Amino acid sequence: MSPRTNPRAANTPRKRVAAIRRTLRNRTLQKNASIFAALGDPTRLRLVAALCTGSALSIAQLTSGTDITRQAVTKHLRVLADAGLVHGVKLGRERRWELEPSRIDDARRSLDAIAQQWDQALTKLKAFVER
Amino acid sequence: MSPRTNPRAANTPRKRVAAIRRTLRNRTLQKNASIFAALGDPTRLRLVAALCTGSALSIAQLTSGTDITRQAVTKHLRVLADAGLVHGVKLGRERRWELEPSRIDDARRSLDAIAQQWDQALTKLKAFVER
DNA sequence: ACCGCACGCAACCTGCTAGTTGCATTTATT
DNA sequence: AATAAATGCAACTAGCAGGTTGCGTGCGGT
Repeated sequence: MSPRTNPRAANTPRKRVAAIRRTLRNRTLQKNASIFAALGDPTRLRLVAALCTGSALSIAQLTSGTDITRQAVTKHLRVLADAGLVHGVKLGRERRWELEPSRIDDARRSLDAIAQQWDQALTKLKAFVER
Repeated sequence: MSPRTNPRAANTPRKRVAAIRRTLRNRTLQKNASIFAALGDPTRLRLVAALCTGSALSIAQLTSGTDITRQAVTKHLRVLADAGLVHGVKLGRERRWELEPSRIDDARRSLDAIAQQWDQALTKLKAFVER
C-alpha cells in the first residue's frame, strides 16, 4: 500500500476519521494562512509594530533603525500589503504606510475560533470522561 | 549618503523618530514571529485545525485526507512543535500529537497588543485633531 | 517467529524568499 | 534650472522551506 493512502489508523471510529479528513481538506483556512505568513517574519512584525505607534510612516522612516536596505523594506511592505494588513498612500514625493486594523482583527478572530474549538472539544471530552 | 542611513524623513519630530527606531529594533517580537510563521502555512494551519477537534492524533491519521506524504506531515509537525504549538507523546508504536493551547493564547495576546496599541494611537490622534 | 504497521532518519530536488546592487523616475527645494 | 530627496523597477544571488524517495527500526498481532 502506498504510504499516502493510509485509510485508518489505530482504532479510531470511521465517523471521526471522516471528520478529520474533512477538516484537513478545508479551504477556508487558506486565506488566513497568508495573514499569519505575513506576520511570520520578524522584520515584518517589527514594521507592523512600528506602524502601530500611530501615524503613517514613510519607507525612509521605516528603514531608519533597521540594518537592511530600503528596498528590502519595500518588499516587506509589499508582502504586508498583499496580505491586506497595510496600505500606502502617495503624499507628495513620499508614500506613507498605515495599518489596516480590520485584518488584524481577522487574524485574531481566527485564533479565537481555534481556541474556542479546542475548549469546546476539551469540555466535551471532560463530559465524556466524567459520565 | 548611504541609502540605509536615512536619519530623518520629511518633517517628523526627533523624539518620534527615536521612538520608531526603538520599536524597529525591539527583539521581543522575534519570538512571536516564529509562532505566526508556524501558523503561516495552509497545511500546518489545517493540521492545527484537525488537532482542535479534540483527541490527540497520530501522524497516519493526520496524513490521511491530505495529498502530501507522511514525511511532509512529519516535518510540518516538527515546525509546529518547535514553535511550541504542539507536542507529541509516544503511545505504543505510534505517536499522538496534541495542541498546546497556551501558545495559541500567546499569539492571540500578541495580536491583542497590536490592536490595542493601534486603537490607543487612534484615540490619541483623534484627541489631537479635535483639540 | 514472523509479518505488517507506524514511524524516524538522511539525502536529494526545486522553487520561492530575503536581500542586495544599480539605475530610472518623480517631486521639493534653492 | 539644477540638485537632492524619496521612491520605483529590474536583475541577480544565496539560502531556506516544502516536498519526495529510499531505507532502517521498533512495536504488535497472529
